[in-house]
Amino acid sequence: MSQTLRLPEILELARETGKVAVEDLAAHFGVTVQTIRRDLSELAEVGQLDRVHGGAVLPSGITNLGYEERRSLNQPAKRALARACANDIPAGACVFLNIGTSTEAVARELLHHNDLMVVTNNMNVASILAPNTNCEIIMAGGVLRRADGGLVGSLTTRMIAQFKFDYAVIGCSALDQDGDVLDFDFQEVTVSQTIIAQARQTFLVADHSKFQRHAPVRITSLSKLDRFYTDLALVPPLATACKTWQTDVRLCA
Amino acid sequence: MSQTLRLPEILELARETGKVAVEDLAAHFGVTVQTIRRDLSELAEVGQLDRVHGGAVLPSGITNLGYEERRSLNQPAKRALARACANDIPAGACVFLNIGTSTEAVARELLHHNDLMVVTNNMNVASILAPNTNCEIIMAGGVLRRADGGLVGSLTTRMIAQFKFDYAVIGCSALDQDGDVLDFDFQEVTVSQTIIAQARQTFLVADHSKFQRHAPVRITSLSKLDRFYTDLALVPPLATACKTWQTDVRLCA
DNA sequence: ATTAAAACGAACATATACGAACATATATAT
DNA sequence: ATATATATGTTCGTATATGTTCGTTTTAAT
Repeated sequence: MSQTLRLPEILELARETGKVAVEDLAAHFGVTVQTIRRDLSELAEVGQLDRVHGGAVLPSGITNLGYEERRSLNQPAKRALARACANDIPAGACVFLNIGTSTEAVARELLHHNDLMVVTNNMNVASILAPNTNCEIIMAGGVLRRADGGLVGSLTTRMIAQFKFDYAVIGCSALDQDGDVLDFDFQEVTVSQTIIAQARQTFLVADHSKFQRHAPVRITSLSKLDRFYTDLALVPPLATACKTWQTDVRLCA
Repeated sequence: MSQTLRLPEILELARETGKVAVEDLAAHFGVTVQTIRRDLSELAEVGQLDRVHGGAVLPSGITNLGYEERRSLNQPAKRALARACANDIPAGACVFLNIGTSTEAVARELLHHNDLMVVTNNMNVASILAPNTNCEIIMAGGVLRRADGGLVGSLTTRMIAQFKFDYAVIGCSALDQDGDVLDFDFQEVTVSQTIIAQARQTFLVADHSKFQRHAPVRITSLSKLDRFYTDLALVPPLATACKTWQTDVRLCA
């Protein structure tokens, strides 16, 4: 049996009794304890289980959707962008955070802000920000996309349309040299467009790697955004274009 | 704080009777009393238990039970109810699960159902059911209540009003001998009433301990519900009343 | 108050679980 | 078929949990 088959079953066993023991699992699957340890480490890294001596237990507290990329979130570049963006959000603001690891990074940096109202269609943002009790969290409804804990669809759009945000912080899948902001999922694009329409100011957070990727659906253009947080200087033509558009490009080390 | 497989079980045992004895625990786990003392010290340090000579007791019950406490209360009974309820939900159904540890238990038992559409205002339900890829999950939006991961408020009500469910599975805080279904939070009650209004059939899942508790706000009456899953026979007057109301009472071992 | 029994916490010794590094088997791609 | 990647087994030094001992504190009975 391969690892990919074991992990779900381990989770299932854990959910039944709340805990699993390394030795038991090793016997159950007929593998060495070391293999089980590796399995548990992976599940713990993704937040599905809490590792304890001798086994693992279900994590306490609210919501933990599985999400692979959690380790890469500590990338210093992404964090710098997120911090810069969070610094520009004042206390008392009403802010929207949408789907994406970049916005989740911003959520992390907002953990110590006061008196915020955060609206989001990202389950991970909600669970990241939950510990900040100075912050009211409002979930937009919608269809759950398991891949990333995002909520999408017309329900989401309609709910967002009922708000007016001081700031919208959005991410994207890719960026074109001509300033077009792109995404993979059509449904998400509709949501993003609604967000932008309802926000007094819109911030895009995207590191330079997004310029090397391509995606099929156009969300908007940098020309329509108020600020763009990134980590490397733009190519000269786009930089001058942004000047013309009065799009504030913030380079963050 | 270091972690042990024993700690969650100690808490569970403590919640059943209100107290635990060092000697009993040592015998139960097959370890020395010294080890148990260390465990209890850790739990006391985090405030989960109060240490006393010879054992430990639950921290003084000033407040309502917290979410984690409720979750581990009456686990086996809750699971039996949940399983019975889940068995009555056919494939292809559109079902609503609301806030509460009982409905979360139902969600767990729905993990292997096929072709479901589940709507919920409970973040925990969403993350419990997420592994079931045969199931479409729709979150109702709303204000996040940190205590239990519930979404409440007028946003939630309005979103729910847009649906029509085949089945609604609801929980409650307390049950009166005259058949009134009660809850603590006014906001949640409004949500529950909307759910009932939008459902073709409504199932209540509540173990017998709910009859011993009291809560201020009335959600509805058993007379308006289609089925009631519980674990102990009702008092005779209520049982006959349910017959008159055609409320199907299911006793689950 | 006095006293004995039980329970406690600290300190140390031992057993066990742990992760890293490497070797080997299995699956996947070329 | 061969090469490469991935998963698993093996070994070993380290970290952590547990058991043991012992002096002190609490409890309860006189």
